[in-house]
Order: sequence, then C-alpha cells, then structure tokens
Amino acid sequence: MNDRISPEPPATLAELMRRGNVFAEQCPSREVLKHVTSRWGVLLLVALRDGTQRFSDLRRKVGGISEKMLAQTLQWLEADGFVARIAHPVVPPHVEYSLTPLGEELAQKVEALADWIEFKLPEIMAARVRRESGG
Amino acid sequence: MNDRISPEPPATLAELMRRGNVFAEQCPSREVLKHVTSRWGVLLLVALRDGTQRFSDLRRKVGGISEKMLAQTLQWLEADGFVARIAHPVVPPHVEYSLTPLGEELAQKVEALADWIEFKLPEIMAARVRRESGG
DNA sequence: TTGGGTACTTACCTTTTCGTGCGTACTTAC
DNA sequence: GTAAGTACGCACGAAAAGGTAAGTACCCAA
Repeated sequence: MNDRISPEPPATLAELMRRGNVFAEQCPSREVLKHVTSRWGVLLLVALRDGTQRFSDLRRKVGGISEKMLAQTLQWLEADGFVARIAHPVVPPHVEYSLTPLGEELAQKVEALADWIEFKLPEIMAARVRRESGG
Repeated sequence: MNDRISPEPPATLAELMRRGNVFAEQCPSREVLKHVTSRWGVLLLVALRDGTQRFSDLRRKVGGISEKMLAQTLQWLEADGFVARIAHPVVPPHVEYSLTPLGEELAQKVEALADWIEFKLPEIMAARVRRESGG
C-alpha cells in the first residue's frame, strides 16, 4: 500500500521527542534518564524516601559519595523537579532536601528496581559463579 | 544497656552485603546496579523485551550505540544472568540475544521506569523551564 | 586557640568511559 | 572484482566522570 521507503521518518522525530522516546538519540528523556540512573542518582532517590534530610545526613547515608558528587547530583535532581531544596539562612548553613510529589513517584519506581536487585542478588551471584567455573 | 560504640558494625557488614544492600559501598549489588543502569544497559533491557534479536538488530534499534558498547553491555548483562546468548556456528556469524526469565523480571522494572519518564517528560520539562526563567 | 561541624565551590588531577577506525573470515549481491 | 553485511576484538585518543584538597564564613566545645 505505502512506499517502503519514505523520505521522512514516521510521525516526525520532533513529535516523538516531545512525547518522550528513549530510543531516539536526541530525545531529552535521555538526559533525564541519565540523571536518574547515574551512579549516585539512584542511591539518593532511594535514600530520600526516608523523608526530609540534610546534606550531611545524605552524605553519611550513601556510602562512598563525595561532597562534590552529592552536591552535583542533588542539583540535577532539583533541576528535573524531583527534589526540593529549602535553605534556612542561618549561620552554620542549614539546608533540607526532600522529594517533590513527582520525585516521590519516580523514587518508588527506582526503589522497586533497587530492591529487586538486592533481593535477587544471591541468585545473580550464583549465575555468575556458574559462568566463571566453566559450567 | 549496650555500649554506644561497638567495636564491630551491627549484624556484620559481610552479612549485609551477602543479602544485598546498595548503600554499602562494597556490596556487589552496586556492581549489578551499575550494569543495569548504565547508559546502554537500560535501553538494551527494554529493547530485548520485544523478543529474541540479533546483534545488528539491536544496534539499529538503540539509537546512537556503538558496536563496542553494544558488545560490552551485552556481555555485562550476560554475565549477570539477564541475557542469553546463542551463537549459531555458521559462516556469516549469526548470534541471537534474548532475556532470561531473571532478565525478563528485571526488564519489566526497568521499562516501568523508562515508561514513566517518557510519560512524564512534558511535566519534567515544564518544571525545568519554570526554573530557568527565574520562577 | 585549636579543632570540628555546616553546605557548599573551585581547581587540579586521575580514572573511567566511550567513540572511531581497523581487522577478520566468509558469503551474497552487483 | 568490489562492496556490503555479520559479530565481534583491539588499540588509540578524546571526553566525561569523579575523587582530593583547599577555601569560605561562622559557630560551638574543649
């Protein structure tokens, strides 16, 4: 019925990108995905499900994170509208971080993923051992 | 009742790591999480939900991936027991990749996350604009 | 008065990631 | 004969990520 080869991709790329399509290289959803699935992004989102916390609290909770990466990752998540930052203008700085409603939705999905991995870890490691021992 | 400072961490770190605890820096779940949430890992897991596919099929489906990264990421996912690789020893190489049952479970969680981001993208971008325009 | 805690920023340097291009061994199509 | 496709491996270099250390401005405890 139709031409097999059309001069333009179907439904316009721009439209796909506006809707969100992770398979399209230029889609901004790739950027968001990058922040969310970044090394520390996942951990922070899960950590923040425990409620409002301060910078140093998060630093202590998330093992191995540096101050630099904590600050940077929080800024990404804030820019994407997932975390809210409230700075109290007091003398030793006091800043509180929490999830926005949007962030809470997201964090649930992320935690589901992280929990699944933790739960299945023995099974995963077992599969790895089978492979290494040449089974 | 107890000492505030105990010479050993509670319940032993090793035990926490065997069970899986992403917040512990040395836990192997961090490694698995890294593979799964890597730039291309997410995309490949979602792409493989469409069923068994060949190397080149995946390359074409996932926009922007290089052959090197495709091969490497597939190897990670295979080592973790999420994808199965079947090589037919024929003359132009023919290799098929598919999700294992474990991988299918995982891919569902990952797809839920990716879908949510795609679906909420307009909302996310809107939040970003508000911020940039000094709201 | 020295040291530690708060919430960062900046500069510097190392590590990791990733893309590009080339090679392979062979077949099919042109 | 030449080009293209298949499924990679390898080597090189650029780019990005990320750790470390120091600085800030001020307070509190020892």
